[in-house]
Amino acid sequence: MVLLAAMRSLPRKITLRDVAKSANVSVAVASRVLGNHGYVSEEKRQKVRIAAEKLGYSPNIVARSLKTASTSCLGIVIADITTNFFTLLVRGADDVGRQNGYHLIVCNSDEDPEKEKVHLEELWNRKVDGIILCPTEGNLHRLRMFTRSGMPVVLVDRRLPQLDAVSITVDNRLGAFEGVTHLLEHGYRRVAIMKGLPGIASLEERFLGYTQALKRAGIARDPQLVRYGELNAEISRTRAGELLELRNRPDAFFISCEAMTVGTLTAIQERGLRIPQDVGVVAFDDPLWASILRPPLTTVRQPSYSVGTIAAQTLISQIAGKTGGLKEDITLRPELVVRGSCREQSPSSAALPHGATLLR
Amino acid sequence: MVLLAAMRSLPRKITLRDVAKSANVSVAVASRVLGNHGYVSEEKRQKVRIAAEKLGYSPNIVARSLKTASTSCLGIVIADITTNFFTLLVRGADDVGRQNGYHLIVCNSDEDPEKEKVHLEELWNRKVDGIILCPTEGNLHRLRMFTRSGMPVVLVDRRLPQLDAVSITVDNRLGAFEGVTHLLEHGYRRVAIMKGLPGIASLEERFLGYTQALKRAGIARDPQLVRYGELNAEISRTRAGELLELRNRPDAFFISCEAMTVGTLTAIQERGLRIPQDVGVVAFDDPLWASILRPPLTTVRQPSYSVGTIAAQTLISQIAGKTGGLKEDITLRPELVVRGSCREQSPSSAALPHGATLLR
DNA sequence: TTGTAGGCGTTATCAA
DNA sequence: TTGATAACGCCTACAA
Repeated sequence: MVLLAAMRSLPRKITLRDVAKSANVSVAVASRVLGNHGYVSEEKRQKVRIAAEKLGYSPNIVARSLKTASTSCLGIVIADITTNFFTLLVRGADDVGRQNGYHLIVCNSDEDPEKEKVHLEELWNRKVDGIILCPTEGNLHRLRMFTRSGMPVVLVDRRLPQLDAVSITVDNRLGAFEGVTHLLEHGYRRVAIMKGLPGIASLEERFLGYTQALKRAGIARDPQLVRYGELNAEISRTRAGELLELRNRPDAFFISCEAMTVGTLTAIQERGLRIPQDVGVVAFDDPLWASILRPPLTTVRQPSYSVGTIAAQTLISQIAGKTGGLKEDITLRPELVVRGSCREQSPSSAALPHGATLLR
Repeated sequence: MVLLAAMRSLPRKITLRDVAKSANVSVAVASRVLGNHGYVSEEKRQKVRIAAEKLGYSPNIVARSLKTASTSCLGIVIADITTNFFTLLVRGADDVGRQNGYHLIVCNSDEDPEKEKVHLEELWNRKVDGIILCPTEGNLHRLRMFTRSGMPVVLVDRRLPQLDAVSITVDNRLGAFEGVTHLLEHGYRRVAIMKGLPGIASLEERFLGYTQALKRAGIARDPQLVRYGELNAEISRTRAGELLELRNRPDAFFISCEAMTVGTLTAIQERGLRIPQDVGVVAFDDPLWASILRPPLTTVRQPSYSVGTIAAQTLISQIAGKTGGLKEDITLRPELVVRGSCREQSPSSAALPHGATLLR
């Protein structure tokens, strides 16, 4: 039985040649009508269509790609598809890619330059038409080769000033600045930051925003209050816990990315601390579930889906050569979503320097 | 300037022919050493290696694919990359795919058979080596053609009995049965179910588990208590709200998939109802944040990542022809994660028929 | 308007 | 061991 099944010969693949033969025309004609370009008489056009239909012809994209040197595939390499931010970004890129006839090959770098390197090479060898990349900082040289060789690359989430490629980013500094300022305006004074990993540009920018907000409020930054949650719930929980065990513990947390939110909140809950009375919280990234926490979480929302769509649009027009040679970075504005994780009133209310409001 | 940049001629691509020429050997030899198979003298082997290195040669995978009729690409078509379940599934599939030299092309069907059809056709034309599919029920005919033509297909999350393809699924019926039974054992009697969409096999199985649990407990099913949240937070909120406005309102919710959890909980919170005192909740799918809700959410956890890895493994060995012609479906066991969204004690404790415990 | 033929870059067959 | 050479399936001059 098994053997029989295995031996059943597979239907041979139908090629353009078959269609042409069946329609009594040359492959050139068949190619022209199926790709509809060039002159073909109505009569033959019909014949070819019918033959193709009858035989169930469908074009072999691999062969076409080889000939035309264009695969209509886009590569997208991100840190980790598993995180909300990238998931939405990928969906955005896929939606506009697909609308334009492109398929997406998704690669996870896990923030590891080695993996990124491998992915980049493979995408190159696969001759994708372009690449959307959330870059580590480890492959500048290779990326320069790429752009120089005419491989369109657009960066997302992080800029790479040393590279001649456009980037679609969110104003991380501003988002963090607004978030931390919000905490300060509500009377919190010892604001800790869960910082993620060192060396990731977007996170460094958020740290900068944190620093600037403190500075503008005339508050000295305490180095003890900076911790690396490593983008991981368990480690964040530990680090946040350490913070809370400090003799002079923080009265607020600025969490600089979603991966650390659950861990940080867990640490707070474990110690029976109340939000917002005992500790205030603002988190970067605005997951759907932020609103059902008690209290609901105040967040900085990023337009991740839009980053994806815009990146794809940019990339595609670059592929089509429509850029006119100009490259223009795009920075999207994050949005502070005020919910309930900061107390209403500043207890010691005369807080900020006169006239201080949010930067526009 | 701009023009200058555009005119800078791109470096010509290095082909095998170039390497061969530079090493003074034939392309055949070059191909053999670079693909390392076949006999080549050590001397020429060196020469080729050096030449390849010097020129920065890398193989054109498109050409190779055309020749070998194998793209080392896998297609994966799921409902929506944006949902946690599929995100983890894709990551699992990608991890093992990549380990075996495959790339993943990700497609979102949004549960729409039309989109699914298009994706399937495109993947076919692209000559992917195999497909992982979370199927709607609308493309049986086409899928039969696929499997008959020798395109390896493995199904995930949902079985398709009418199709000759192996499936990797979770025991949805059992998961729901355990979840609902948990509610019943804790004294809840009017258990509503948020059902998602009709016609999705996995959700129908969960509904079956719900039904069976009620039946075994000797509780009549009230059709009023079944609502379609349509896998969407806003609609779920409305539907759950309707349920809570019923004269004879439910005292518990079984939420049959993550997309409806936030909406349902929102509806409960909006009415000032307390969990677990006023209403008990068990939700299918166990997101990371379930544990930081107050009270923490009792859930049914699915091994989504494993579904992905196993699917990829199965698919790959099928591609390698290692199946021996046998196909064996795999069903993974979901796990009830008891936290705090059901009350501790049954208020009216003599509840279940004697000897009733969970099915093994 | 049509058909012939060459080539995209590899792999693989088959003589030498 | 090696090297021509013929595919793989498609597109596209170019010639008719």
